[in-house]
Amino acid sequence: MVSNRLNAIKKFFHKHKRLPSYSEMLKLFNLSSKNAVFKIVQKLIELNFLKKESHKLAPTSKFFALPLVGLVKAGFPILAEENRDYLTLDEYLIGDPQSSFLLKVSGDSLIGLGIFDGDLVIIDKKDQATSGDVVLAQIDREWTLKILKKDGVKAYLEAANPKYPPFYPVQELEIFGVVKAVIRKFN
Amino acid sequence: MVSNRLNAIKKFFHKHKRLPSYSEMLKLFNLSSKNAVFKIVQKLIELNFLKKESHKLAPTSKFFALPLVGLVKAGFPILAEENRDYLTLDEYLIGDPQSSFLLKVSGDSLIGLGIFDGDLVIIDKKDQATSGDVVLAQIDREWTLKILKKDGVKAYLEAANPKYPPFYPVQELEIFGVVKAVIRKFN
DNA sequence: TGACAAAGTGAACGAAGGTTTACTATACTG
DNA sequence: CAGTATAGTAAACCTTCGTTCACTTTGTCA
Repeated sequence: MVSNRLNAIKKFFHKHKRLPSYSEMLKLFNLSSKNAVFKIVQKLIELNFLKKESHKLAPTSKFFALPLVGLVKAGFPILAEENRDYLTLDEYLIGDPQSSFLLKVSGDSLIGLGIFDGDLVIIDKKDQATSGDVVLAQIDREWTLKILKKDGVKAYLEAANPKYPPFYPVQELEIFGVVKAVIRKFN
Repeated sequence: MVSNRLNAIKKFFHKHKRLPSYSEMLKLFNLSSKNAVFKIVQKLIELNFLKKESHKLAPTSKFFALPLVGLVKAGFPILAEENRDYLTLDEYLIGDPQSSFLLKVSGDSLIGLGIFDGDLVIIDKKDQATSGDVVLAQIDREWTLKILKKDGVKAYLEAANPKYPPFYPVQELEIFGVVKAVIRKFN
């Protein structure tokens, strides 16, 4: 079975953060000829789990991706191997790694958007945003995470919690980044 | 500057899903001696961005990680280079890639937990769960995503939305997986 | 059962890999 | 400005890499 071999490679990658060489796959697969490995790799390339550029092996996106399914009441769609979508979290969530960072949310001012205390938020560093964006901003020298609203020329911040009133900047409102995604881990 | 070199390597990795070889780094850095590359790599290993095992180069977790900051009202903590935490999303979110998959949530039955329609949920495949877990389950042959409750011996499902009553299984309740995390992307 | 494809063995090969050594140019520092 | 660390050049080295070839074993199915 070729998928066992793929899993072994995935495990190796998970542990070492790189693909095994052919010699290492020999041990991994309990084989004794590099040619056997060569043929297996060839097959994995055909299946689009691996790729090669000028004799250098690399994983594809499919290699990392998790199956993505939708919930239909009738049947459990993951059972059907075909028609599956695949998604890599890092690729899905992070546009430019250079300008992204994570922020741990504190407070309940955004519960209306499903952003709770302790959640992790992915922020894209930039100083421009459009009305409705959740922004990391400095309002009158205080840092906060709120919804940006532009009312004509005036910009102000709003919570997603009826407990809090809108925040109008007395002096300045500087935007530092825009929230791209929320992540909450259970347990 | 060594961080420029690191960024070039990161870009290369992003594009090719593997590290460049020394010869490729030559072009990447516009150098003409492999020894120069050798020394740069040595430095990146000391800084713990790369590592080597039996002459094979590999990235470390730090290589992939995003800076993680907390929000303190006084100052903006990301400005301080030290005391930073780093986090890799894939590692953080996914325990065992083999038994994980993604599910697109439909419906509003879990809004109380901040799980909205259209959110992505990471599910760990297993048939056991403890009371309070959000589970993907089949109740009387219908698939659903709900909170598992164990009342003594009896198990039933509960929504996180006052609109819905608890669901007591008439015949059977089979657990398929447990929700490990929620992801919501904006825009 | 016999034929044929699939999977594996073993050895040989050139190319490319990372490493080392010795030397030069550039930049910093007291 | 002399002295010294830092960054880069150039060439040679052996190891390991991925590939190929010819052959054998195993499995499948008509």
